Amino acid sequence: MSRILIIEDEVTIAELERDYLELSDFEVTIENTGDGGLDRALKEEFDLIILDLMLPGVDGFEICKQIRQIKNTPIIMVSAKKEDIDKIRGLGIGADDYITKPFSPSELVARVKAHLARYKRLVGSGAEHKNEWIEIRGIKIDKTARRVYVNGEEKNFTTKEFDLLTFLAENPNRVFTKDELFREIWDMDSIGDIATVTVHIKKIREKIEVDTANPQYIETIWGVGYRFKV
Amino acid sequence: MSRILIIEDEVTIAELERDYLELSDFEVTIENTGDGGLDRALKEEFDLIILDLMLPGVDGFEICKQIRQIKNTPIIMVSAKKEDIDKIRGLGIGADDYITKPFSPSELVARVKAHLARYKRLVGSGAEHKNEWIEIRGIKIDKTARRVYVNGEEKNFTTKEFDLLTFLAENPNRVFTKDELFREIWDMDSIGDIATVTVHIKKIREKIEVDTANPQYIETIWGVGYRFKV
DNA sequence: ACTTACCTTAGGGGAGCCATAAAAAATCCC
DNA sequence: GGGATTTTTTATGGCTCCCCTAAGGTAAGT
Repeated sequence: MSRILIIEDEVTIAELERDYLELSDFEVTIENTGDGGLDRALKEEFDLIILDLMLPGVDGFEICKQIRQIKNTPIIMVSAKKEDIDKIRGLGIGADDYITKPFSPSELVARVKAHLARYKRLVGSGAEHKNEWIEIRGIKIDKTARRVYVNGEEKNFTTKEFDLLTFLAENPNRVFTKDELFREIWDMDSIGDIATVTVHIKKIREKIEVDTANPQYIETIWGVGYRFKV
Repeated sequence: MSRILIIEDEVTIAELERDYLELSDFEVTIENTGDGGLDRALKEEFDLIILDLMLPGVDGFEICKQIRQIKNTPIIMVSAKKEDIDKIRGLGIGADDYITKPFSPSELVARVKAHLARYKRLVGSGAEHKNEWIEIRGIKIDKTARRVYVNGEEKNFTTKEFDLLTFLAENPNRVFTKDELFREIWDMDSIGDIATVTVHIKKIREKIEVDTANPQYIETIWGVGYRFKV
């Protein structure tokens, strides 16, 4: 469940927003003043902040700037005046979206969801901001289930084969030397023969290529290494 | 400088967008078909993609989905109908922004800048794909994929050919003697004939020049050596 | 015109790299 | 512990690309 902070002095509007967001299972916190909101935003962890521009005390502009100095939390700016939006956008203070009053609550919810999704996608759960699924020209890789489908048909992959294929498919079109691949898939310090990589490439090709002599997926770059072609 | 891909079938619109973006020092590439755009988006590295929803061939929806499976490049969706935007936003296919035609070019530029700033903020310095690409008058060199495109058409390069061309293109307008080139591309201590360089230059010219007798890219500086002309 | 430097072309030898198979070792799994 | 599976090593044959050569043609400088 995502935590959302609403910084908004008009109580009725704040509560309307909250009600709709809660319908979508968000956990909502409301702050009615700029100072309180800023304080809260800096001290606690929210997944997204909805920030009104016109506030008593510190204004939205300043709050946004200060939050950005510390955090990357997505911020949606709300304003009654379209002109303000344009002005702010021009200043590039780092808000993630802008919405003018009056707006439909469902639109707000939609935008909130979109931003959360994007944020998660980019910053992600963990360092790897990639999909659980990779699909390239008939090759489908399910990373969580560790399964590979070739044109819908499942093929058995051993651990190393799977890791190697996945790494290549996650970085398509990029050429890796055997050394690079070895260091990536195997332990860095492990002393081994990079010929192992060759053998595994062959094994993988047997499973995904129609003609291993003319590979369509894993290409050999002579004198350099291999690449997964897209 | 950021690279932007516009996927748009209406040429006039695409060019209008391009003109405005180039005023802000973006490097703009245009693809007029869905297939071409998708291909390009997957194979090359762009910093942002502007994608029309209505396209001949593969539609924008599908393109967006496919790009997202591999890359996190920011995508701005363009559509003539507000309803489409709402529909797509609901589906959550991973576009980063939506804009309806007609829009003011300056607004587009503003949004592009905002998204690039955000992407950079979230993902980081973007140091990964910095100097991976070289593009000079129709010659495009993808250093990580080790591929060369001449007016959009891919040409096969051997290792030495690629290294030599890349080195010249990375140091344009500078003249290198054959000795310098030989020491640069080949092992320093390897004793070899510098005539080898000549032969490789010839091979490269066959692949990138329209008329090898009047080379437009790799120029011969008589009595000195070669240079890549810009 | 003569010289000098460069381009083009073709081919062969050779080095290095890769694919493949098969054996050996390690690991996993009852 | 023993068989099956996976991983690594080793060996070999083949193939690509590179490098050199050499000779005739072309362009530039004097």
